[in-house]
Amino acid sequence: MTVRTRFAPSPTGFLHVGGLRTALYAYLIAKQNGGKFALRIEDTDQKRTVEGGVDNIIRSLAWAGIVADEGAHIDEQGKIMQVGDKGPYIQSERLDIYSKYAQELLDKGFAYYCFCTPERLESVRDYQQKNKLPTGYDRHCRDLGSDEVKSKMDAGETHVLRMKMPTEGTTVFQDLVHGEVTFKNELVDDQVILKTDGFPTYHLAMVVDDHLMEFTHVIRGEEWLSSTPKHIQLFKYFGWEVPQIAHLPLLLNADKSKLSKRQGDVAVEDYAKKGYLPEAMINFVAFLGWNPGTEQELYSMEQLIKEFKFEKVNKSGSVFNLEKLDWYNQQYIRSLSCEELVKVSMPWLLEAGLVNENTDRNWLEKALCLEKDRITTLAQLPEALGFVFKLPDYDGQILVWKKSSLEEVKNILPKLTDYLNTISVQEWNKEKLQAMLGEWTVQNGFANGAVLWPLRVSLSGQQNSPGPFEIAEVLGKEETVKRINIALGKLK
RNA sequence: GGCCUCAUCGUCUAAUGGUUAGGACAUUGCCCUUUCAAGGCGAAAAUACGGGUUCAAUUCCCGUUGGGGCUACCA
Repeated sequence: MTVRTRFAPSPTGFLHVGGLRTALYAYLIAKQNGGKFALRIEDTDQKRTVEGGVDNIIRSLAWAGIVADEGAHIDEQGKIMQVGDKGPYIQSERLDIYSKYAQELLDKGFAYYCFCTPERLESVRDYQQKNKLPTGYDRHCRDLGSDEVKSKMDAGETHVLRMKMPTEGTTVFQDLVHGEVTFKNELVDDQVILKTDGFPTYHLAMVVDDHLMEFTHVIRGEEWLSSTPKHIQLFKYFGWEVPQIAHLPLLLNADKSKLSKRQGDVAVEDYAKKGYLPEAMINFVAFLGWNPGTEQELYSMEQLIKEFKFEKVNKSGSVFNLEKLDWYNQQYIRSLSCEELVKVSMPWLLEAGLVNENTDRNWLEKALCLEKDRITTLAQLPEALGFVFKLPDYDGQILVWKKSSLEEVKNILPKLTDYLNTISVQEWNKEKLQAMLGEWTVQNGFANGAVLWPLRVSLSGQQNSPGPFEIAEVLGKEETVKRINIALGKLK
């Protein structure tokens, strides 16, 4: 049987990093088995559906390198479309399907109409809580006579449809992550499956869709563990095979509560905007709750597809630790070629107005590589690199090396300028400069730092910066000499 | 409150009966070095607690404590 997995988010805002991990694991399982991965949109709650939500989910997944084989897609025109032959994959377009299956449950006696008002439900809950009883629907309408139901229906009373949970026995299932989990049926609520507005609740829609769309694995967050017995019961009522189920441990805030927006960014797009590379994000998120058991930290998508196993997924929640993400991002930035770095950082450079279409590509590659080992996110690039484009104003005092003196700088810099002027433009590259200047420094009996520190500071205008030779190469001979003269001016 | 669930360094985790409890991030020391990074070599840092089972428990069982999730006509 072909493995079929799905990611089934609600378009209630933005793709959450926890959702990204869930989608990733489902994707990995599908891909490593040569199966299909689908994106289903669960928009059965009209009130919570946000415009642009679907768009954001698809784009965020695509940014991370996860593209569904089936389900919601974005076409070249930027319009949302659907691909695959098991659709529609958007639940609000499947309403007639759900009502048909709801009717089937009703006919089989596995569901019943409930006319209880929200007020009554609330007072029942209040009573239960005050008396420390298990909370839940008291099954008030479960045994209503058919005449009673008919008269209420005729009277136009608003109603919902509830599933009948067995009142005895247990529901047991094998979770791919947690192993065997058992629930007492009597404690499981008679869940509403069709709301007053005729829309199904998640519970009905999920079971119907997962069966009809032939998914072999249900991979979702642990917040669904408690409602799983309802889903299993529904599968049984329909006479359908229950798919494999995996509940992934939750992603946590630093204080170990469920990851929330209050304590930092949780939207995938936030990280994209900040200049995290998708490869870093995927690697990081994959390792939150899963580990290959080796000491290798860096895994590409291909390697993840190969190595991922549910047996190695942890049971406990993991703190979403940004410092580790930073490290991953640094690693991936460092592994980029200068050419690739230019490519991926272009949006930030353009936004900062540092480059335009006329900027020399080769030069830009060299310039960017100045900072490759020094940044943790691409968004830091414009600021880190600003000095290359425009010499910042600085205090002349910083030109003096700690082991040197103002007099020495005043002595060295003019001589250095004279020497640099003798170097041809053809030889103006960092290797040659380093060799030639090194020799010159020795010959003149200067300390390395006495020459290199003021040279570097004059070129960067900063106490901390990349090395002088590489900056000099990027700046070119003319600009280099010009900046040294500016430094000289600051010493008077 | 009820139900479910989880528990190894600060964080992410490895080790399932016998290890000096390993790695990574972060912290920190040293080296390299004109500075900052990067890199190299070190250091400190954990089996929540209490009972069992066993020759031997991080590992198996029970309990305690603590955390988390669910407890909606939201997903």
